[in-house]
Amino acid sequence: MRTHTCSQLNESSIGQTVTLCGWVNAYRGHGGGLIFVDMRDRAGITQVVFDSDDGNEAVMEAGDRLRNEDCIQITGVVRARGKANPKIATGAIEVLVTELEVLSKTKKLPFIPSNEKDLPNEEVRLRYRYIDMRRPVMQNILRTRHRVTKLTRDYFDEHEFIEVETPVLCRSTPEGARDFLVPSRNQEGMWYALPQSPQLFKQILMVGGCDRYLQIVKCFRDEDPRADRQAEFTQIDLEMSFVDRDQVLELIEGFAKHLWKEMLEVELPDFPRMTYQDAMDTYGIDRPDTRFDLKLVDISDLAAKADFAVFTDALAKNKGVVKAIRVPGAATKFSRKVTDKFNPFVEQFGAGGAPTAKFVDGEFSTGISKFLGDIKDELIERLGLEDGDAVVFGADSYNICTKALGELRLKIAREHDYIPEGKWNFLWVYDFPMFEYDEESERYHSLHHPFTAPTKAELERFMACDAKDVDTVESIVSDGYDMICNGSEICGGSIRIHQQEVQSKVFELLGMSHEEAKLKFSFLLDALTYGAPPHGGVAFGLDRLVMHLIGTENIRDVIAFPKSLTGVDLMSEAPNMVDDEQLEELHVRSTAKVHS
RNA sequence: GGGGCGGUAGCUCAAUUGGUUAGAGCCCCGGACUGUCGAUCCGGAGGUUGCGGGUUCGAUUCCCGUCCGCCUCGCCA
Repeated sequence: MRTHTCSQLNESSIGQTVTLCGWVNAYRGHGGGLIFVDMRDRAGITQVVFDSDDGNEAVMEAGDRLRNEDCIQITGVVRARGKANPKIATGAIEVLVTELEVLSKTKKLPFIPSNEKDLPNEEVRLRYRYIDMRRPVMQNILRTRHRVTKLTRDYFDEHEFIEVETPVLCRSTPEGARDFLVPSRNQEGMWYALPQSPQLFKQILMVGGCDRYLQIVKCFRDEDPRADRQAEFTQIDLEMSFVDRDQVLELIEGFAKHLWKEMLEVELPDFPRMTYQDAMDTYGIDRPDTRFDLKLVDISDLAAKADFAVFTDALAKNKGVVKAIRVPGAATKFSRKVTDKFNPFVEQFGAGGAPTAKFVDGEFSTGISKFLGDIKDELIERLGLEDGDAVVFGADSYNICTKALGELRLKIAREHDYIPEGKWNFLWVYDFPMFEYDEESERYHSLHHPFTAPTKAELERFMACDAKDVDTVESIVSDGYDMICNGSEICGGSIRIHQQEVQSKVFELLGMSHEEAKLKFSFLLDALTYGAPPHGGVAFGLDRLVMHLIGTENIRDVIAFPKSLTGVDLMSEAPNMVDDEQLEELHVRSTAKVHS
């Protein structure tokens, strides 16, 4: 239908007769005699002209009726412009229209995609995603995503990975996130679950001798979404046999470097490595943003000497700590109005408050400064305080204090400009605990997932540990690792368990009886008894990867057809009611209070 | 499930202390205009103020409920 795209014509094309297809990006009419139309397609923009001096009446009249976003095909002759437009690539030329075909007329639009400066809110954009997608920005995102998946397949193909598809209709595994369920028609009363990840299948592929597996795969977790999280998302999932942790990290780090080089022309340095414990101690979070300092410093020993009930009460708690963050130059930034908001913020994370003090002219002032007299000099030295700094304190049990200050650190950094632009801070976090005891459910949870192996050094201690000995169980270190980029987890993985007795021990510690484990995971436990190779791998969040590459905080930006925070596709209006006959066939009856 | 913000024309927004016929720009429709490039100028159409209830002589405005969107805590092995 066309001879060129809207980006291809230039001065060397002058005189040629060409045919273009695309949308009316802008319409500038000058009465009966002269009309300019900017035509847009995927590739770019070309100005076409309807001119009564050179064209015919019928074309002129049809051109007069064009409006923004009509889909058209024109044929005409390329000619030079009197005055070039430097804003567009084809600005030196225009096409004098001799034939116009309106392929598809638009009705009144909810918004004009060519007007980037006056976009409607996201709800409208999502409802009319097909209009939103016409915007070059959105086209660029889709192409960026495509390039990432292509680079991924190429990189891992070169390293002898093969892509294998795993099932979408799976067994439900009650561990982990809530499953999306699909009723079985043939097996009355039975249900499939959509995969939360292809974890077990990829391990089985290793047992099956595939050696190196890759898949770009949809995963589903029926939990409430967030700005950076959708219930339906895409993983770059891979697994390797006969490798140890460092070999996995090397290959995966190489991949990340390759991506950043190809996509952004950024040469990433080798990734630093940090233990989970260091990350928690220093940053209060297992995915530290190392682009800025504002580190958490333990001052428990000093706080014990201060005559301040908030400190001493906290230290009296089980695993009580007092920590402080030096905020450089914040004495002037931290008005009463600002610091007053810290308390309700940390209360969200269970902390009592986040007291502050300013350090001005060699003295502490405001906030809790009057309680700091006895430990002033030691505090200045410990925190490296300089004139004009502010200090934020946290005092509570280790877990609460660390979490609250870690989150407050990020809030302060964001709101008071402590995050430098244009930095890419990657790192590996490793040596996670295998388990965490959950007081509420009175049982252990896997920090990573229950197929993560303990490190080789821990294996003996792990196999011997007693479930009742919480301290020992919580101290077992796993062979898991996360790749962190600017404070966001973009990839996580581990060396997996390849020995049946080790896997059984994990299930046992998780409170699963032998029978229960057999019922839920018999195929895995069986497979591990038939010569399973040592193996490990990772999974990248593709959506998050693309978010970083295009620089957005909104996961919906990088998904062609995303869902709202209530799991609704605003365009297609999924989910929807179904007929009773459909339910009947599936042996399902609804208990929902709302019916159509 | 909890907390916060929002919903007024197709879109982006305004509307004084609760007060006459709810306004403006863009879009759309009609007209003028031969070198524009977010064209310009003139005119016109366009409203269940998310929905339901309450208070009031009178509600976009106050109250209650509900729906939707966004942010967030819990949750996300």
